[in-house]
Amino acid sequence: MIQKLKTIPLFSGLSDDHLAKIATAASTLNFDKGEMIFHEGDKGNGFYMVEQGTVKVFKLSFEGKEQILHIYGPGHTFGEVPVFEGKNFPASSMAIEKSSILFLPREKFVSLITSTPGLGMNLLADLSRRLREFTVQIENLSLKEVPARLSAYILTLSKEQKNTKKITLPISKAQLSNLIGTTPETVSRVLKKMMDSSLIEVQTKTIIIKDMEGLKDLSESGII
Amino acid sequence: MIQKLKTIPLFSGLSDDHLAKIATAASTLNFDKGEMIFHEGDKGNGFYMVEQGTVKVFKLSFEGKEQILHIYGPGHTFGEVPVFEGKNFPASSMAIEKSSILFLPREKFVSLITSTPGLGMNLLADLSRRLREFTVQIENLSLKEVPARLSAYILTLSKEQKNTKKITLPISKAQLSNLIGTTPETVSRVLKKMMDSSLIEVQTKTIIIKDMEGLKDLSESGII
DNA sequence: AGAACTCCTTGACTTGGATCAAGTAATCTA
DNA sequence: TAGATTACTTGATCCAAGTCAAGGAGTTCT
Repeated sequence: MIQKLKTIPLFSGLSDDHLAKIATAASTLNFDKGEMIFHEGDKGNGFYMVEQGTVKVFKLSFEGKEQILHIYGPGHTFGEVPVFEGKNFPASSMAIEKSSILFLPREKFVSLITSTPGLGMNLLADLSRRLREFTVQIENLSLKEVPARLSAYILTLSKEQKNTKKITLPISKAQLSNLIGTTPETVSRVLKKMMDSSLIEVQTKTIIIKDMEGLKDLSESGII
Repeated sequence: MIQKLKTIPLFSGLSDDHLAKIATAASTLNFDKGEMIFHEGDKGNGFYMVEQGTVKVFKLSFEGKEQILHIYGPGHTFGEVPVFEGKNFPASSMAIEKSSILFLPREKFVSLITSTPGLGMNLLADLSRRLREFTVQIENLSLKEVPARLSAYILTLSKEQKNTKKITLPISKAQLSNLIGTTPETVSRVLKKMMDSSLIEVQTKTIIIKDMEGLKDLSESGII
């Protein structure tokens, strides 16, 4: 368990002694594809970390439409907000494939922070990074149209997948449409337009970037 | 100066000794209406606190359209993200009226956190609260239409102004439209519809809520 | 007070993207 | 591997809200 924790940026710089404390407090939970991890409004008694699999954090509208806030893979923590703010989860979470999740209970963790300044700084950096990500998401939703959002997402994937031009979509196109705030129909149509303009090639779950510059222009200007 | 700092939630629970350290490090800056406090992409060497006046934090699109992320009045801190993440400001900030702002340089502050666990916890709570606010803003932009967003904003104002039914708009309607992600024309039209449905009355900068329940329904369902 | 702003409203028009509907491709399951 | 289920695509239609344009109300300045 300690070996697992060591690989996580949040716990970098912590002594084996501290990691052992975290390890004894943590428990492993298993979720099948489609199972809920927590619901918006639930009381948060701790936070989570993806060990294996993929989870989404999302909001549902009155009519049942979904907006995904984050998609997290192995090593990422989520659900911290209620731990520090002492309220409920601001969004819901579901496993989008069979996943194994570590649960870290609130109480043990809070005492650990006060006794481990480095951990507090790591957490501040982590929450700050997430605030920055949200500003980008708000910018995308409010100031960009769908073609710009979609190309920005493809470019993000390219960076994440070590700057390759051959990208594998980590989620279904339906999930992708909920992530960038649109519908599957629109994603389909816009991808087609991007193929017509020779910006990309699409084969099921694979996207090949044919014109990186053009894609960057599109992600800023929105003009296809 | 120490008396000022004491009134700020972020510094609650700190000793006079610690507050004195913060006070000596801080400097006061004055901004006229419309003056920039920082630009997106600037290196952040510290963070800010509103002493008097009002500021906005916002993003601009390629075409110059504005999305406001926050509006802050006296006692609120802003611009922390680069302090903990060690990068640049993810958005810009401008005084929207004549303002006096406290600047707290990064270096002195970081050392203070490691030696003052309570401050670290206060900061974690503060950033968590802001993450929650962003999830609401993303929900509004993506899942709600303008009438729902506008009524939600009016209800938020009512809560902030001690649950009164007579509300004073703290910002111009043009700024309001940039906050809820629409245009002045649409704000004008939607307010009119809300008056026609006897939900509110509007007189220049004053809004009187006539039907609180109806307004709550509208903020959820979007149906006017 | 009157001029010159800025801010707000109203009307006419346009459009991006949602919705509805029907078909096709991919994936899962027995 | 056939059949069933789920995921995606394509076309036709509709609508919320943006844009453009012109006029009206408030503010500010001299």
